[in-house]
Amino acid sequence: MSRPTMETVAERAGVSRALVSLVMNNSPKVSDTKRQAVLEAAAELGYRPNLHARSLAQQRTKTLGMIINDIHNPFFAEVVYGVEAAAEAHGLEVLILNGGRDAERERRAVETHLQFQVEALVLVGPKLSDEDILRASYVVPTVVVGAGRTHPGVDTVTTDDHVGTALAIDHLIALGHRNVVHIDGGSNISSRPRSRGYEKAMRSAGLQPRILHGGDDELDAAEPVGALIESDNLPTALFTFNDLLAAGTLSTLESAGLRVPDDVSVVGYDNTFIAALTHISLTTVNQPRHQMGELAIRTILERIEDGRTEPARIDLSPTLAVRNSTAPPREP
Amino acid sequence: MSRPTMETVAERAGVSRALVSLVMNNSPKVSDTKRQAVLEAAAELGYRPNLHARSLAQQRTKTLGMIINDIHNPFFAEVVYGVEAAAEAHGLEVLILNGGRDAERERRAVETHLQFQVEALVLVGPKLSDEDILRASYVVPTVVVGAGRTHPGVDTVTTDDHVGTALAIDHLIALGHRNVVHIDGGSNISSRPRSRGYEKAMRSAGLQPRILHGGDDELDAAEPVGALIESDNLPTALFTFNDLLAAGTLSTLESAGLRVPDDVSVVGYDNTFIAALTHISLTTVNQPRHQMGELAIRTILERIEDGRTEPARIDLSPTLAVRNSTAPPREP
DNA sequence: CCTTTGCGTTAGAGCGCTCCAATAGTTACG
DNA sequence: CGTAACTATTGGAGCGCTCTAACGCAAAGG
Repeated sequence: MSRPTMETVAERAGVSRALVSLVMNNSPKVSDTKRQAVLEAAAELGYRPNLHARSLAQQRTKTLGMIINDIHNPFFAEVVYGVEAAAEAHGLEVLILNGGRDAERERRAVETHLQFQVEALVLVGPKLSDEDILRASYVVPTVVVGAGRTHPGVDTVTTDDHVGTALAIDHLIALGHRNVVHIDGGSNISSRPRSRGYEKAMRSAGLQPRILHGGDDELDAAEPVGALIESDNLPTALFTFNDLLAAGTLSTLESAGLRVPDDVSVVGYDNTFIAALTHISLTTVNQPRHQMGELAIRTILERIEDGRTEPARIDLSPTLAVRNSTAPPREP
Repeated sequence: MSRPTMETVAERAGVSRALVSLVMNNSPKVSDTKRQAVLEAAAELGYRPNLHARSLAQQRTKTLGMIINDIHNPFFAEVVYGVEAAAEAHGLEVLILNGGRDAERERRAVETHLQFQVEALVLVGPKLSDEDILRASYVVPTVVVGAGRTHPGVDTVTTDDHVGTALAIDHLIALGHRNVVHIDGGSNISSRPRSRGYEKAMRSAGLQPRILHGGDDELDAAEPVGALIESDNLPTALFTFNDLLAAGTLSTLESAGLRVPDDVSVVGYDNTFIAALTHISLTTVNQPRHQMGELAIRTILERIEDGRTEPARIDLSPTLAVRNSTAPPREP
């Protein structure tokens, strides 16, 4: 019942164990006859090399450990595809562990990856503390992707939240909006940089910023948006922390009888596929997620292969995806 | 620069390598003094056991391989959480590989997992052929989750598509609908059982089924729904293959000036969080995803620990999540 | 006092592989 | 024909761990 080993294959093919190893690694210095014999024997036995044994002998694993904050969140999926594409191109395997939106679980995931002797760690939107991340980076090259925040001492690949928010606000201003309110991300880690960016963009246009407390979930919109509707100062445009919050905003507005974009314009953030649903059709800030994933791998490789030691800080420019939730404000 | 090993720890603690091993495995037969010394030495050195070496020596990995059809799809995420919760409770590690909606990639992922000597394979919504799946199951216990189809010879955990579709159709009929059209899943693997279920449910109510070709993506709705609108026989209700298709249906209907549910009722399938967005608020068929994940692990354990050999076939009952996209048909 | 028992500890083999150095086998060359 | 220069193949050590069997040592028992 136990799986066949090189020994078994070697015996069957009438060669030595070492020769089987050479064949399995496509060594050019094996005669065609023997190669054929080995491959046949391997196929007949259903032989499969044992990666653990190989890793042990080779003293390297050619494996990367990736931890995703939450597989629920579609934002991260595309980063994963970028990481995988780039890793594959370099012959690296990517193992995924789910962080489950929980710092403690993430910490265990890091530990597991390290015990698996991964050659690098890719943390996508980690919940971990800077200290935990730094500690991991002492053991193995570590890159953080997408948290809108710089983690001191480790490589990071992010997009610039200031640029992103500026894109959104400038778009609204260009349409003629003057009264633009921001619903922030509450306790979310990216909330600060985005609301700061909003403030700055408003001020530099000579406009008065106004920020309401929101969150990162669809349900978090009802309260702040409801308050706005009941006030006598309804803005002509709303800029929300992310797409989900924007979706909630749309709902709240419509159920109050307000039309988007006729009465109010709405801009989201992240360009998740929800924004693209034609029924929602949300103008939103897009982050080049696939590219972020690719750059994470490049960063890693620079450490492993080129021996870079000082932390890299890659900050990409977001773009604006304009859809049907924004339009010029209604004439007063 | 190389990581510390048991040898290193043993030396530092002034004990033998074997003793370190015992401590690392929480053996009760180690004196407190030595245990203390070993733990200290390990902590000082930042020692971390090498899982590859352990697996090799132990002849087992305590690791499960999970392959997800597509991390993009929020449907699968919750299954993952179920699997992880149950696996963790049994001291098993779960490694995730992304299938990327591509059979060839999935095949490679299976291969990778097998080389990692996983003790079982959990395939979530696989694209693989029955043959490929069966072949994998000869090597290692394999369970398929969620494909609405039985794979001969291997364990499967599914929900009953016939029950699910019956729930949807009966709900519509109870509301008074008579003219209910189904937009199917095109080439999607679950398309058949769902359209069959629809047919059966319609027939047993004495109604005439009518199926249009759709797909599994939001964009696939435009054509069939557009055709319906232009025909002179617009149904009072639409039942779509999944939530995304339903979202597309909503868009197409609304942009044609039709109101949901006033003019047409719409029912989706899967109860992804998209359906729950209040702006969409879709009545849809819910599958107990978390439970499905848990049952997958239980199935696996029955094989590993209890030695079951005949394939298990677990078929759960879906439920209906009623929201605002369904209502009685307009009086003629 | 010596033997027995049992506990804590350790030596050493072995898990499946890689890789270096050594060997056998072949061809080339003076 | 002998030796050099290759090429194809193999033996064996070693990767970091576990696990069995054996060992030393103390306390208990005769």
